Amino acid sequence: MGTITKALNLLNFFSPGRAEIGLTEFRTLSGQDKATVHRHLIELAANGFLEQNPETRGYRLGPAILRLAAVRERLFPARSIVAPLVEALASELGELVHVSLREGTHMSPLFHHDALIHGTRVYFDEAELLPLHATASGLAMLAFGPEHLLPEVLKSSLSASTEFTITDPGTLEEVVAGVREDGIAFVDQGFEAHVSSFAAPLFADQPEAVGTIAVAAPTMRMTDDLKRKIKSALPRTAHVVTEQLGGVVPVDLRRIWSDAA
Amino acid sequence: MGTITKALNLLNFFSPGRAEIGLTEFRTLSGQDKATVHRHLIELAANGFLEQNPETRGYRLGPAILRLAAVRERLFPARSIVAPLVEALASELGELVHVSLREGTHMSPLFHHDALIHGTRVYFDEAELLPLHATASGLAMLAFGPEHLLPEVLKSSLSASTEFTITDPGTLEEVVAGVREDGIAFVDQGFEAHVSSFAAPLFADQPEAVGTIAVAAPTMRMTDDLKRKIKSALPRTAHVVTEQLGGVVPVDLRRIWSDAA
DNA sequence: AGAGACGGTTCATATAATGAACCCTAGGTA
DNA sequence: TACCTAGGGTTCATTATATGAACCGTCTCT
Repeated sequence: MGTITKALNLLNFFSPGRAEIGLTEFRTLSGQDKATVHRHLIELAANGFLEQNPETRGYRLGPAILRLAAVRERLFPARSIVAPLVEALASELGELVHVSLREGTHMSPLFHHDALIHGTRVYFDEAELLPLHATASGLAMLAFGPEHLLPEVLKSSLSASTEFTITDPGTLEEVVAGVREDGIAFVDQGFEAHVSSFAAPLFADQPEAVGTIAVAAPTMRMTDDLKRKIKSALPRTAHVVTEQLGGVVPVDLRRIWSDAA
Repeated sequence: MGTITKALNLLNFFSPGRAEIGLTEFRTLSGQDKATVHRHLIELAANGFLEQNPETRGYRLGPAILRLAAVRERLFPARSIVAPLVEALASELGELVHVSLREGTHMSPLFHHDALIHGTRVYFDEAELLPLHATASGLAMLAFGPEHLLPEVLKSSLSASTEFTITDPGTLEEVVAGVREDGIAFVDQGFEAHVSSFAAPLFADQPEAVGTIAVAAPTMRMTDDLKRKIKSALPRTAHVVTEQLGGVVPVDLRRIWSDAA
């Protein structure tokens, strides 16, 4: 693992529950030597990716990230394009909708919206990376994303998030093949207990999917009626999002979607 | 310069005018060897900080940045706190208002808003880092930020952005002392020709300023009347922003501000 | 067919990253 | 007061890692 990766990985330990991380905590989280971690932290801080709380001496994410995010959003305003469409679909279905982009072998949340019309709701963390083999978004990406992805994931260890997570490579391969046929992915409690979700791929300037749009609902609310609504609405929205992103839905997938509708 | 810094610096070459950068362009921009740059790009991309356009083979900013920005914003929602206050001040004054955070020896734009009620307007680039010695924001930071900052900047080379930029260390020191007394910084065309601006410091969880709020207007619109309005409104808003950020305006500065009001 | 531009790769070399041991300070406690 | 602990931070010999000159492959323009 290169030095750059080691350093950047430190940034991934931050989450809504972990706003500030100290040197020793970083050491245990990363498993690296204290001196190494410290030098990396210093260098990240010098570049504005971290900043140090002078009171506690702990580190938190720095302003450089916001600046770069503003640039990225200006260049490729995925978030702002996606937001109204996600909100519309969430209202229509009355459930949580989220869009994620692929980041290596994970899905990285871009935007989410919850209609908040129900008492119970799905908790969704925009800071958390989603594994490909355990989520509907991940399966949709494996089915319609870059070709190298599936073999890569198949030979990696498939860790179980719940008792329903697919951990067998053979099963995963079959399920992904099924997603390719259906044009939509469904996962029942594969990532979080009592949560089921559907996902469809999104395309931008590449023939492979760059992201996914997904609907997640408590399993007990995922009735046949809701499933039917999702199966109809999700591909429709995925199509619109793809167009807005300047992408094209591959012809065969478009046929699957229109046949199903 | 460490490897991490070299790699992270590559990210800074992106700007609204430069959405996608190729290997050779990176090489010339950074002055590094092509192989080095390439390996850095690969590693940044593997971590989601860049992504490669498969068509052009050019690189652009990746989704990891958005994800981290979401985390940072959740932990320390500066942008969302600041936005309405900036917008209100911009409307009140009819000019461009921006909030920036310190990032090393530069100011990093966080949010800006332009009332857009005039024909001519100040161009403001949220992607661009602002030098400390040439901008009102920078002077306010030098005056009220961490102590180590001023000596550091004084001994660095003060590059001229315009013919009005302060490039003499002695002059800079005097001007900063003046800002400390006034509680507000004023710079006339120090960074961009025909643009004048005022800035006041913002405080969060530290006794030193962490950011600044500034008003920028075309020099020809910066009349005594407008100046008077800014001198009254800017500290008031800075105070509110500071409070919203959970910070405290140092007592002596608070006295200066209230005496002036 | 040749020239130039660009992306990408190789491998010996040199440089920069590493980590065990150490220091320092603050807070707690006997 | 003296002693302890935990955490942050630093040192320096060692080693692993980053580096870059030269190379390759491909595309495009002439």
